[in-house]
Amino acid sequence: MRLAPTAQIEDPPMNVFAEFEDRVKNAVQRLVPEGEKIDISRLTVEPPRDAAHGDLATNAAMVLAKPLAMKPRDLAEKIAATLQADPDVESLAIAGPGFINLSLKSTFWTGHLAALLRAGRDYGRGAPTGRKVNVEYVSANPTGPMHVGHTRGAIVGDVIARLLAFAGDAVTKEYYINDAGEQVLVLARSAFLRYREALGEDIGAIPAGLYPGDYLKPVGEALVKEFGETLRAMPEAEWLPLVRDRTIDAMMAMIRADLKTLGVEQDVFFSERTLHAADGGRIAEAIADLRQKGFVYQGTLPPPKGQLPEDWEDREQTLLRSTEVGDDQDRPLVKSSGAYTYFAADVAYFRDKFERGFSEMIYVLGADHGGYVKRLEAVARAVAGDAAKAECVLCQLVKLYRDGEPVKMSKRSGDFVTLAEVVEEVGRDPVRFMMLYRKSDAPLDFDFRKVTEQSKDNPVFYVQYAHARTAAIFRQAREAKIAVPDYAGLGSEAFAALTDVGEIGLIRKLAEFPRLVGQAADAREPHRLAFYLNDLAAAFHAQYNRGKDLPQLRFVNQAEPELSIARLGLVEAVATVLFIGLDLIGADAPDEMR
RNA sequence: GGCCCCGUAGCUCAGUGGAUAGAGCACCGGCCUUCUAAGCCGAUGGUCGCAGGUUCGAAUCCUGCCGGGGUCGCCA
Repeated sequence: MRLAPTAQIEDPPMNVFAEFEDRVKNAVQRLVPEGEKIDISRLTVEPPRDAAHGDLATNAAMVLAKPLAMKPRDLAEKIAATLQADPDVESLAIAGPGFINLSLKSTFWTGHLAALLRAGRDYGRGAPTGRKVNVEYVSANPTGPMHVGHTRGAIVGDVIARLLAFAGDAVTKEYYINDAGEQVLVLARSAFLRYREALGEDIGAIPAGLYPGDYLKPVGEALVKEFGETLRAMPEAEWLPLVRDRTIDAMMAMIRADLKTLGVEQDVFFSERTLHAADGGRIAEAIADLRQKGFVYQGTLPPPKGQLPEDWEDREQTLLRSTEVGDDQDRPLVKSSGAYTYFAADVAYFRDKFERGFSEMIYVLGADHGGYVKRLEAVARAVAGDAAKAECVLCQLVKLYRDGEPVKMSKRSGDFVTLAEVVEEVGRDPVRFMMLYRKSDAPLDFDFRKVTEQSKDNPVFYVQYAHARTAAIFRQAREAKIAVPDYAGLGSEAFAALTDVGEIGLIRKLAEFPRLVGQAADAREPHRLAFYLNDLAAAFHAQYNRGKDLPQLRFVNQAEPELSIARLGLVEAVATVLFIGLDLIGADAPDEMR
């Protein structure tokens, strides 16, 4: 019986750097005396910065020289002797202080290209890790529409979640609704005013301290529709909870709609109020649990440094001994009034996530919440010990510009730019891509004009255009009557004609993708993906442009269908990786630019 | 004052212990009547804020300082 082509070919591993790291480690193990253990954790295999240094470089000899009591270059010689025999190694050199530089046979690269095409849109996907990870992001207070300040965190969190899922983690995307406490009561009173307005009352100016935004008008009208005039006759204590619930629901519906236009859809919307329900049962449980572990005590906190609040009073409260687990101050759990603090709910919330089986809780926060990082990490240690950890990703602020001029925003008057307005003006893809085109730690300038500019200076356009160009090349192949095969079924030999340095260079760039995605996921740094895509697009555009001066390098060459088919395989591979990358970012990979 | 983030080319920024520190923009030079529209190619440009330390090796890790930003609560 004939085997299908795909079954005859053993899949090379998709991450060539991880694969060669294993091979180098094996080579090293032969040099370790029987019974001895050597720390090889610092051994790496990386793409060399300078292409002249070959395809792969390893620091093995330098890292292990000391534990093996040898000179780096001597050790390199020995390791090299083993690697020399590797069937994929073309040549090898020892350079500088002891690097081993490997050049791989072109058949290795064409084989890798075949494997990439076989993997298709799973290229770079990690095997299941068994880890359950919770990514909490946005978590904006449900008191109004999302404004542009929330956008960055929403996208960063969303793409971290996508990256982790792609890397093999079981990911839950979560939103914590701050629907307990004073703010939502203020919101309810604001909505009640709009209710009276909808009943025909002249409410005049919205009093200071209440939310003035027009977005509460429909809520007021909906209250009229549901309750008629009955609320007006009730005492506040009766209408307040009714109005609060309706208003929060309306706000959350609005927020979810806003997020959806951005392409953000979270799995779990967790209500803070459920923690307070039944007389704070969940919070009480969490505190009792921590009390049993010895983390809870009655005491007083030192007054805050800097300017002392005028109403500062030194009172005894129930405190969490978070300093024991890395915080720089103990934190109050119960106010002197007997009510639970917001922090106490945080503790119960973390415990809830822990009980749901997550081992890593990632919080994507705005930079103004930097002060929460230590206490959240401390909560994790107090509640879960080593069994789970909290990890915070901080996003710096976004400044808006239009043609280089700052866009003025006044929070007080409610005159802010909303998320919906930004998406409407520039589109989902440019917003998502540009919010990632800076590492989260760094402030970001967002210029309305620049992000929609159709030029190579705009990375969104540049990357999407690269994908559109791959589609254009295939359209051209069809016109040239070149029969494009199913690339998923081909082996290394189908691509043997790819020998140009630019072509092999493109394959090497593509081969970095699995490693890059893994690193971006591990470091929780989605911006790396955006930068990689820009690099890949640049390499692809450059090879395309070389065909202008050197027609023999063009991807489609009617006179040479065999060669064209090999090159179109490379184009297909570029399209695949661009697609996967754009998809992880949450942007489309268009077949044409309009 | 304590804590957190940032400081890299003229500008905006990449570079999570490796080799001669990179990209885009700007500037300069060349190309672009035909060929693959939203241009292409190349050159110049550096005290990686400063000073110590760790080590075979530091923009990267540690300490101190300088400069910029954020933050500090029985709030939520």
